Amino acid sequence: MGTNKELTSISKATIGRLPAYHRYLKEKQAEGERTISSTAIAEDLHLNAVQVRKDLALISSTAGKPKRGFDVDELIGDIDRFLGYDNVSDAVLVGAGGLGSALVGYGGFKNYGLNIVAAFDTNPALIGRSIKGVRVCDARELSSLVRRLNVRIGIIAVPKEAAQGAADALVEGGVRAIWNFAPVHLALPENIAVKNEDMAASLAILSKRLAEILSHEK
Amino acid sequence: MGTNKELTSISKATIGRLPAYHRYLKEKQAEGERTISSTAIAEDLHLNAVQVRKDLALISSTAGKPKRGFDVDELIGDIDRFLGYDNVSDAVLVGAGGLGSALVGYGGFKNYGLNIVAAFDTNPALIGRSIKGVRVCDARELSSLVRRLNVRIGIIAVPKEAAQGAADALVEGGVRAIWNFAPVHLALPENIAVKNEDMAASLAILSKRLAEILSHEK
DNA sequence: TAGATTGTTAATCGATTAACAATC
DNA sequence: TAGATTGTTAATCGATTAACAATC
Repeated sequence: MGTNKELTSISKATIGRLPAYHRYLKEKQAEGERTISSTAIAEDLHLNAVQVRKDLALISSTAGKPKRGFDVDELIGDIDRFLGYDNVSDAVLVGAGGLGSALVGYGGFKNYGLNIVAAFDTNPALIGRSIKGVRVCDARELSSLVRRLNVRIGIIAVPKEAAQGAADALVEGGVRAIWNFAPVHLALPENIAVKNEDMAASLAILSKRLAEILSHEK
Repeated sequence: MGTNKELTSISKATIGRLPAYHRYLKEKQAEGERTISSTAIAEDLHLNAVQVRKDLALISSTAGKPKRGFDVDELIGDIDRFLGYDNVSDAVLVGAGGLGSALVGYGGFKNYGLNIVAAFDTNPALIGRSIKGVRVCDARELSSLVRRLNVRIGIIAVPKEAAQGAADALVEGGVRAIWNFAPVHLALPENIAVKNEDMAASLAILSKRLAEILSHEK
């Protein structure tokens, strides 16, 4: 059951769209819908219907039915399983300042398969405190604690000057994936997954689009 | 000078890389480097050298010189101008809670051409306060104030339930670009630029990469 | 000069979209 | 049945990479 499908590498683009499908389906589910068509999803999410069908085909355990579409509950379950939303992994947060605590508060990341088990900071005023139920520990204990807890994912939310050091400490502790919110390119070993959350890049794309829109009109 | 080049549509992918080049060049500048080669940039940033050259060709006012490379100062100036870092635009923030105040504190967005002139919230405890020098106003005044200040960019950092309402109010006030941090797909008129900061999408991509890495090793 | 580095043209790769037969 | 909707094959589009001649 789907074992092989999950090994086939599914494109980054598709994976990036799955959470949006998931949210959308959850909404529909809450509204009491039992089935949904790819055309409806495409229209509401401003995507191409063929693209939606192809994406869903890659992760769904049951094919859609002509005339009816896809089973909402089943599709949600499929995405849950594919993205590991049913199977929470532990993570640590480095940097318990503004951004860090916003992140902890924000997401309800647990719904997205991520459980933040500890935070770290160098600021003595923060160490020992809790933010949203997460204990803030001394950054000097980072590597050893990460190793002891066997954590594989680290989130970096420190000022840019401290980001490389944080990354190094995470790697030393055995972390294999880093979600980096600091505006720096981290130098890391080959076999570590990194995802940079580059706000400046997003902003650049947005403002160029804005400029285009403004130029098109009168 | 470069007028036409800027109208030629430059790919989103390229625009997204420019801030990284900019940061890198600023670092090199601080280290006293006068020139830089595309090969060096590519190596440090883990990109392809041809890609770097093509990206730079699109925005640079002077071509690189064989054997020497590009002039660091000039390149920085070119990116500044291209991305509008030299020409700050006003923006408003909707939602002055955890994420909102982290965003204001975070970026030093002014360096990225963005000046947050006001924040809005519905929470009476926040209204009237200032976060990092930005005044928090009553959300009911959003549309009128945005219109009065002639602001074109809105940042949404409210809980997902409130996001569509915030977007509507921004549009009503005349905003033309929305940077959305709420995990919802916003329904908006055609001619409004939107950039969704979808944390769940980033996380999905990161965890899939992690899964791949872990599976590759014994 | 020799070699590092450039810019450009062509090839490749990957992702999106169009066309269409199959089916509930 | 007719029509909405599916999945798949082929065409298109866009972005990345390779190959290479030009040049300081």
